[in-house]
Amino acid sequence: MKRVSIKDIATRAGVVPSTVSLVLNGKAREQRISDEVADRIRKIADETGYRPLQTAVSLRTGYSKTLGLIVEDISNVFFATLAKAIEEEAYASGYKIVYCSTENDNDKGRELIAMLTSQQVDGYLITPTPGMESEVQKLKLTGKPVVLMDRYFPLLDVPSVLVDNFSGAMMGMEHLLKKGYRSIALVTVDLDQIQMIERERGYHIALQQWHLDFQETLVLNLPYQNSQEQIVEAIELFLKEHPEVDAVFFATNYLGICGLEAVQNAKKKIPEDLAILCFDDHDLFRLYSPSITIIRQPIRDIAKSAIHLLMKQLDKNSPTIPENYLKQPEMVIRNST
Amino acid sequence: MKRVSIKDIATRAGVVPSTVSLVLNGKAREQRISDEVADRIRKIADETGYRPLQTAVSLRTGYSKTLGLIVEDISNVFFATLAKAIEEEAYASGYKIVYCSTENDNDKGRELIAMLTSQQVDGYLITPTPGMESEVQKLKLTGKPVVLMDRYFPLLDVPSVLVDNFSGAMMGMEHLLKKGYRSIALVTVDLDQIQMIERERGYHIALQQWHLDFQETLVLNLPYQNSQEQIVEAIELFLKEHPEVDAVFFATNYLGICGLEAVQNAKKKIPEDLAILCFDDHDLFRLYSPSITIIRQPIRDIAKSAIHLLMKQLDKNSPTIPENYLKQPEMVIRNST
DNA sequence: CTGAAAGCGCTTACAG
DNA sequence: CTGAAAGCGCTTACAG
Repeated sequence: MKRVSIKDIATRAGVVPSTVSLVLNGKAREQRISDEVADRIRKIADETGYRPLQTAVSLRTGYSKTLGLIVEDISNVFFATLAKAIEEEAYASGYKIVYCSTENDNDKGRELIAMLTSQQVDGYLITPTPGMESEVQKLKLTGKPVVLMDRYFPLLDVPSVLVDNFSGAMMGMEHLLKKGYRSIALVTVDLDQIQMIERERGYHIALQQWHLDFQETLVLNLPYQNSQEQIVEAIELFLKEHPEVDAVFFATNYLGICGLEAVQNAKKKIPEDLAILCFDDHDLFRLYSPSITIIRQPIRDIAKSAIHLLMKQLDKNSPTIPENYLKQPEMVIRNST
Repeated sequence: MKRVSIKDIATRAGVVPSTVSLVLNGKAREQRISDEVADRIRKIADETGYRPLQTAVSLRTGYSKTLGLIVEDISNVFFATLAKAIEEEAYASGYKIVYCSTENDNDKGRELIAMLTSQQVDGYLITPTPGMESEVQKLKLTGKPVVLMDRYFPLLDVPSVLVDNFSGAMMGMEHLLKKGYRSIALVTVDLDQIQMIERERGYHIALQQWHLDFQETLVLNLPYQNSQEQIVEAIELFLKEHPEVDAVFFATNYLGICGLEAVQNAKKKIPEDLAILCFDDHDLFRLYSPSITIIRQPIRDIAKSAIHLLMKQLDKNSPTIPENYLKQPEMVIRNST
C-alpha cells in the first residue's frame, strides 16, 4: 500500500509531474493542456485514489486548508456544541479543524497558538482566556486571520462574534420583574471575563430601571476554582441565609446545574418557592422543571458568523476592516406558570 | 513578524543550517559538536522563539506528532469527554490531536480517514461506524497505528479498547433482580453496533440465570433515525401499554434522557412506580432522581489505554501483537431505596 | 501546448 | 568536529 504521488501518475500518463499538478489543480485550460491529456491524467488520479500530501502542499503554498479552533474545554457542552457547529461550517467551506482546549490556562493557551502556527493553520478561531490578550495581539501581526468567539478584548482590533450578554441579562431580568419578583439574587463567578461582567451589568441596570435598590447581599460571587461540591454548598447556604429571595438568576450554565442541586437540598420548590433564570441552555433544565427560564446562546449562529468572518479575511480581495458581530440571545420561556 | 527559520539562526550563529538542526534535535553530542557552539545556537533559538515548521518536518521525516481522532459526534457528552481525555493523554506524550465527527455516516467516515492520511497523522484513534470496516482494514495495511475505541470489528485484527458491555449489563440487571424487580423492560436502539448487541445479551443472560422467561414484548427497539420527540413518545406509549413493567433498563445515555421525559409524561414516579437503570452517566440523572442506577463507562481509562496502545505501536521496538483491552464498567448506585 | 528547474523548511547520510 | 548536498512531494514562474 504505497502512497501514489504525482510522480507515479505522471509516469503512468507519460507526462511530466508538473503537468499532472496543473491538471489536478484545475489549471489545464489556463495552461492550454489538451483535453485528451487532461482527461487521461484525471482518470488515472481517480483510479489510483490519488490524494495530494497535504504537508507537501502546505510547505509549498503556505496554506493548509486547516483552521485552528481553541476552546476552553471541549468536554463542556457549550464548547462541544460550538465545536461541532464550527466543524460543520468549516467543512462546508472545504476547511478542516484542528482543535485544542486551554483549560483556561494562559500558558497552555500560548503554547497552543504556537503549536497551531507551526502546523501552518490558515486561520484561528479562539475563545480566549483573559491572559491571551498579548498572544492574540501578536497573532494579528502575523497577518493570519483571527476571529474571537464568546469573549473579546475591548482594546484589540480583532474581529469577534459575541453574544449580547447585557441585553440577554436584561431580557431575563425583565421577565422576572414583570412576573412580580422583587427579591432577585444573582449567582455568578469571579472571572473577569467580559461576558460575565456584561451579564452582571444587565442585572444592575434592570434593577435600576425598575427603581429597585441594588442589594449587594443578594449577589453571590463564587471563586472559579471551586469544585462542584463547594459551589452547591455555597449556594445552599446562601439560599438558607436569604429566605426573602424569590428568584435566582444564574449567570452561567454550570452554576445553574449546581444551583438546581442546591435548591433541591434546601428543599425549595420551583417555581412555588423560587423562580429560576439561567444563562445557557442545558438538556437538564427542561427536564428538571419546565418553569425554568433560559437565556440561550445562538451557537449555530455564532459558528456561522465566525466562519464567515474568517473566510472574509482569507479572501484577499475583501477589505480587512475588523468587524464585530453581536448576536442576540434567545429567551426560552417554556412554561408561564 | 517574519517566521524565523533554521537558516536565520545559522546565519546569526555563524554556522551552517545542518548544524543548527543537529543541535536543536539533541544530536550535538552524537555529532561531537562543541558545547560552545551548541549553547550559542540554543541561546539564539530561545531568544528568537524559534519553532520548527511542522509541515516541513513532517514532509521530511514522515512523522507529524499528530494523532487523528475520529468520533461519532463531538457534541455528544460521551464523545466530548472522551475527546478531552484523549487530548490530555496525547499531550502528555507530546502529541497533538486532529479530530473530526463521522455523524455515523460511512461516507464521511471514509472521507475523514483520507483527510487525516493526507495530513500525515502518525496514528488513528477511531470509534468506527459499522460501514468503516473495510476502510479500517485498509488503514491497517498502510502500517500506521490504529486503535479502535468503544466499538470494534470482531473479524479485524486491530487493537481496541472496549468496555465490557455484557458484564456491565449483567451487573445492572442483577442489581434490579436482587431488589426484587421481575418485569424489567429493555429500551434499546436498532444499531447493529457490537456494544448494543452485548448490552442486549447481558439483559437476556441475566434473565436466564434467574430463570425468568424472556418476553419479547418487554423489549422496545427504537430506530436510530428517530427524533428525540419520537423517542419520547414511543417510550411513553410503551410504558402505558405495559403497566406491569416495574423497572426499565435503558441501553444508552440518550435513550435514558428521553426515557425520563417519557416517565414524567406518563406520570410515573421514580422509584415508587418504576426503577430505572441506564448505561452511561449523565449529570441529569443524578439531579433528576438519586435513585437511578447507572452503569458508567470508565472514559479516562479508555483514553489512557487507547493512547498507550497507540504509543506501543509507534515504538518500533515493541512487537506489534494486536491487543484488546476490555474495561470493566462501574456501577453507580446513588441511593439504595 | 509541454518540460525543466527552483524552492517551500527541514533532516540526515556522507565527505572531509 | 563541520560543511555541502540530496531529497521529502508538491506548485509555479519560466523557457521553449
